Amino acid sequence: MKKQLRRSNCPINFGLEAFGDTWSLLIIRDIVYFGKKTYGDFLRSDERIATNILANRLAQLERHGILVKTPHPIDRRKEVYTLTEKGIDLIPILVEMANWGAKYDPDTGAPQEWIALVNSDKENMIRLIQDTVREGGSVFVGPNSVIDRLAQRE
Amino acid sequence: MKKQLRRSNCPINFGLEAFGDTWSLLIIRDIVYFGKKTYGDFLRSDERIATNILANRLAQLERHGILVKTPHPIDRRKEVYTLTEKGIDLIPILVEMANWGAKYDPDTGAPQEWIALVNSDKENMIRLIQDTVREGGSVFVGPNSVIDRLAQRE
DNA sequence: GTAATAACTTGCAAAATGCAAGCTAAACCG
DNA sequence: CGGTTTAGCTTGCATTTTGCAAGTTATTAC
Repeated sequence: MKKQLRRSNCPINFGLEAFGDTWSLLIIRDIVYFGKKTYGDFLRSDERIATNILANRLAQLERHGILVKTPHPIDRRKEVYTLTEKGIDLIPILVEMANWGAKYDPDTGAPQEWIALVNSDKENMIRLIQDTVREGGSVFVGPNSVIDRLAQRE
Repeated sequence: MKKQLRRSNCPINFGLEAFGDTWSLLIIRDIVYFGKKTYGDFLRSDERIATNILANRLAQLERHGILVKTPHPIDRRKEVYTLTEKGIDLIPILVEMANWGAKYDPDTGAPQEWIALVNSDKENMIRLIQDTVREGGSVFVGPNSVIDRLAQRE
């Protein structure tokens, strides 16, 4: 294991040194948008991350204080990964990345109505997502998801 | 050269496949914040990117339609790299990453007054940065930089 | 009590990274 | 006008990281 020399004190570089690779943000995405929480959940994502890479990235994200690992309350085989405040503060980045991808990928799987909704009131929507994730929910999946909450409001 | 199989149609993954590494966004940062434009400019950045990696990333970003290379109008040894609209649309991501880094890096070099300014009126500030870059300017460096424009407004 | 499941680890081939050096064309300098 | 810089890459090679397949260990399910 290497990597501790800072390349610069640029804030963007700081982010890149913590999550600047092709896998880390997918793990965060899985938690935020789909309510995934365990090693097995992450493994089953569409992008098919390799087991060793996943273990490595989870450890790295934990070292950076972006997520924490806690034993599952009832199934002692499982570990539950959750975002710290530092991790929850990555949500604005995810939202902007999703925006960009949805705009420029002609074959995007992003629901355009969701993208439009977020952009119609970005600041509040981001806050809502953050609050939801902080309480253990996610954007699309599970009870108390962001989409459920929004439906409830009518 | 490899890489053309899409891992998924997730919009976040789409972004990661285009610029998900430790170097690509630093090049975009150099253009947006510091008005850098040439291979030599990028090489001289604090993070000391290797020459072959830089050439590789510039080609990749060009292939993805994020930037374009044009011959320098007077010095024919130089090539000028500029952002396309697709590249300019990465600015919100950069801004959020800078925010995150400035918040969590105890040794950050980010000017806190700039960060505060952006966050005090994010939508308009992002638009101002985008307009400035579209016209060939940058946030901090050169005539007509964003900070100059803001100073002028008083 | 046996079979699954969950979370990893290990070994190894293939690809990407990071130096240092080289190469070509255009500009600069006396 | 000729030698020296400068600019933008490319190449070779050692090191590191990735990715795949196959374990390993501790629970839990049947």
